[in-house]
Amino acid sequence: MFDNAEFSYSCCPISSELVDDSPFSCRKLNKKNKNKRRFSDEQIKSLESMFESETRLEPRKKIQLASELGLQPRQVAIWFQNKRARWKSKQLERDYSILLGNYDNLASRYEALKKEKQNLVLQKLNNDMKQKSSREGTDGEKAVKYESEAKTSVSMEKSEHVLSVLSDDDSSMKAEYFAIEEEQDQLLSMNMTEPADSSPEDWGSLNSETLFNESSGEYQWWDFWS
Amino acid sequence: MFDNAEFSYSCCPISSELVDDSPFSCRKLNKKNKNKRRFSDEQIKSLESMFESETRLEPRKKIQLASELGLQPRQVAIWFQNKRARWKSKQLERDYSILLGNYDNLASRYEALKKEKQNLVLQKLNNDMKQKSSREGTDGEKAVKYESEAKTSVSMEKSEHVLSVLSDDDSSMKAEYFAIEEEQDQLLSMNMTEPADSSPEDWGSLNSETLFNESSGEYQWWDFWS
DNA sequence: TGAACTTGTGTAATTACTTAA
DNA sequence: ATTAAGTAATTACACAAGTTC
Repeated sequence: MFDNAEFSYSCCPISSELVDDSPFSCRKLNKKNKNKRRFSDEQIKSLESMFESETRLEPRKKIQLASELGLQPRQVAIWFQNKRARWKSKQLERDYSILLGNYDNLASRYEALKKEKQNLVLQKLNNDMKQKSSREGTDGEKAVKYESEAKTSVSMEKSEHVLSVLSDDDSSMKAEYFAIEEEQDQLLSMNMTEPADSSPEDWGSLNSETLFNESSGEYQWWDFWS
Repeated sequence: MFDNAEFSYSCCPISSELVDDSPFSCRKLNKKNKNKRRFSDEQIKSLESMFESETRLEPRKKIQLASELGLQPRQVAIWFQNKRARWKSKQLERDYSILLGNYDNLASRYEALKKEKQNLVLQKLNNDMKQKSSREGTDGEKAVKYESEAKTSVSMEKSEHVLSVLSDDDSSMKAEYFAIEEEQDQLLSMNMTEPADSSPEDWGSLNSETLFNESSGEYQWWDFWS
């Protein structure tokens, strides 16, 4: 397709003389001199409003709009192409910030839920202990006190921390503790909740700061965003 | 998608003679004259490798690199500017896919954790029930059986579902259930876990499909990505 | 089969604005 | 305060791949 049409620019007075392409020739004149490139505000406005109704133009409208604005159909087409590209990257930014917000939201709920679960486990331990004690007729006051402050922020690697809550000088108690059935399953599942990934810290509490530390590679592995 | 295939055409002999090609005089130079635009593969390679070591050039290196490649310093500077811009948007895509992966990961762990917690609550109910029954000397076989299948996928609006698990024709049992202390707190906190947002479904199970349904507005509210 | 056209992607260069020495 | 650097947004093209007739 010949773009023969001679670019009769309405908007860019570039006299052929002194194209001067020298990098800094353009340094002149700021606001004044409604310069060369850049469509007029009115042209932009028309294009934008058209884009809003439909992001792609049928050849019909393209030609019509072009003549209305005193532009080449080619220019209108290119403007729409570029606009679509810009819009797409804007959209990505929007989606990113939304996703980040949802992530943070979910992360805090995750933490809260984890804490609740740990309290439940402690209550259960306490309860089982009481039961066992009372069943044996010994005094049940050695049961652990939980104060709803289970220190969930520290990750427990091997259920050692859970046991440490039962800080006690009576080693026989630990032995009895392990005799209580189902308790081990519970503690196990508690650790399984953290899928043993290689992360340095608790992934659940990640924020945008620490999220992309080691992922600054050169390219990603799957081309989402087809 | 993106077969970056790198347009392998080493064209553009860019003679230092001022690259006229001023935007609008460039009318012709059609297909022929493998146009000036586009740097040679070798030039690109040098620029890329330089960019890899440092994304911005000191004036020194800029001038030196320019003369090495037969380009104007201005062209090198512009290349780096454009490169940074491109790299930034690529980076955004990478970060997005990483964040999405982390989100999905967290979401599934959240679901698993929620299920575990619900099982804990049920076990606790069961246990308390047993205790109460045995304390009263009645038979403890009415205790609810939990099978680790708490149907966590359905969201429980008002703890009604939890109670429904205790399906039982003995209404007095429910009354007694409520008498057990701390249980209500537990159920309450269970509902609090879902922050009562206006989402149509459980936010925890969101995926990329449903994530951005109502957020296709025109602009975002805070310009992250300064 | 292919000529004409379109779209997505990448690239070069320009303009206007912002910022730091 | 000026000036030179950078950034963001534009304008324009080229090519590849896909579509239509």
